[in-house]
Amino acid sequence: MFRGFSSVSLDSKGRLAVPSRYRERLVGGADGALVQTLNPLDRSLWLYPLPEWEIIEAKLADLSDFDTQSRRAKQMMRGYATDCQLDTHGRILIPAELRDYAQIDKQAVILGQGNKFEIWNRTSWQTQREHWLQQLGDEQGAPAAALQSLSL
Amino acid sequence: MFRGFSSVSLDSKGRLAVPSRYRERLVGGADGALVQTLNPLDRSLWLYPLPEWEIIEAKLADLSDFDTQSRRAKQMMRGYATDCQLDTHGRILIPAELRDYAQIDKQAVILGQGNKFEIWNRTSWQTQREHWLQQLGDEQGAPAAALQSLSL
DNA sequence: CACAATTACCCACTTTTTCCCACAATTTCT
DNA sequence: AGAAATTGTGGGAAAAAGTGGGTAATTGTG
Repeated sequence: MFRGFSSVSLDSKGRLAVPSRYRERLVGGADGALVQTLNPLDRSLWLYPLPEWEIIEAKLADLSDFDTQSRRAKQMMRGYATDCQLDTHGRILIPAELRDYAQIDKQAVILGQGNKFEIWNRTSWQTQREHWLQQLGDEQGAPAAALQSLSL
Repeated sequence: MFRGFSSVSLDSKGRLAVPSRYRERLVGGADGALVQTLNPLDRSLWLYPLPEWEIIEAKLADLSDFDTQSRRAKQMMRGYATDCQLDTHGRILIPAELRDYAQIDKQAVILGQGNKFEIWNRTSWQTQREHWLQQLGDEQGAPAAALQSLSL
């Protein structure tokens, strides 16, 4: 399970250095093979170790093509899924298409999220974070509903 | 399984270069033999390696002629199925009929979709994508349902 | 059978990607 | 604190891929 926060930057070619504390696990498990795709729920990217991605892909394959929403989910997630490899310095190249989608140019943030990483534009992340924290803080019961069942 | 996104362009003769990362698999499995047909669900094209197409063709043959939907899908897919071959530079020629159907002229997009590729007019695809993302953003449960069944 | 149109093959050029090396910054150890 | 190792950053050059078009062969048509 991946966890933790890192501030990272992309170079002019769109390369991002994966924080070194994760590298050993990434090369050990799948020889550095990774899959990036877009996160359809937020304007950010998801980065999976290849074996983790294959689990997702299997689930996608089972969705019906005749249901429009399922078809779109397949098209988007699979369609943007891009194989990549850690280079000799532990970097990955983020394709221009995905950078555009997540509006990532230079300053980014990478979050460990269980079976994957989430990559955000740094300022988008900061504003999102503030926004969510404020929502949770509001005493409306509704937004916090999902959290009520947990004892954190 | 094919995945991933590529921006491609057609030349004046209607040829499309299949992204090189797929080529080895295409020539290895079936010596570059492919079948294109129209996608009856969206205004786009499907491109199958010949062996994959043969599986689809068998399934189509089993569909009942008494169900209107099935009959139409069968007619469309089989009727427009066109054999093609990768040329020495990894390109395929898309027949004018199919280009018209999918409104592909110069700028296109090719998406890996499991057993096949999907080829779209680039702007149609972008519109489709934005539309879908917007639907997800609206907090209506319906569009997100397809994603809920997956734990991504 | 001849002509026109389409398709296949080949060659040349441009652009992009990949691989590799060098240096800067940071951290760790002595 | 200084030195060594690790990590982060940048960029150049070779290789690969993408693009375009000319010519020959094939197919279809009148």
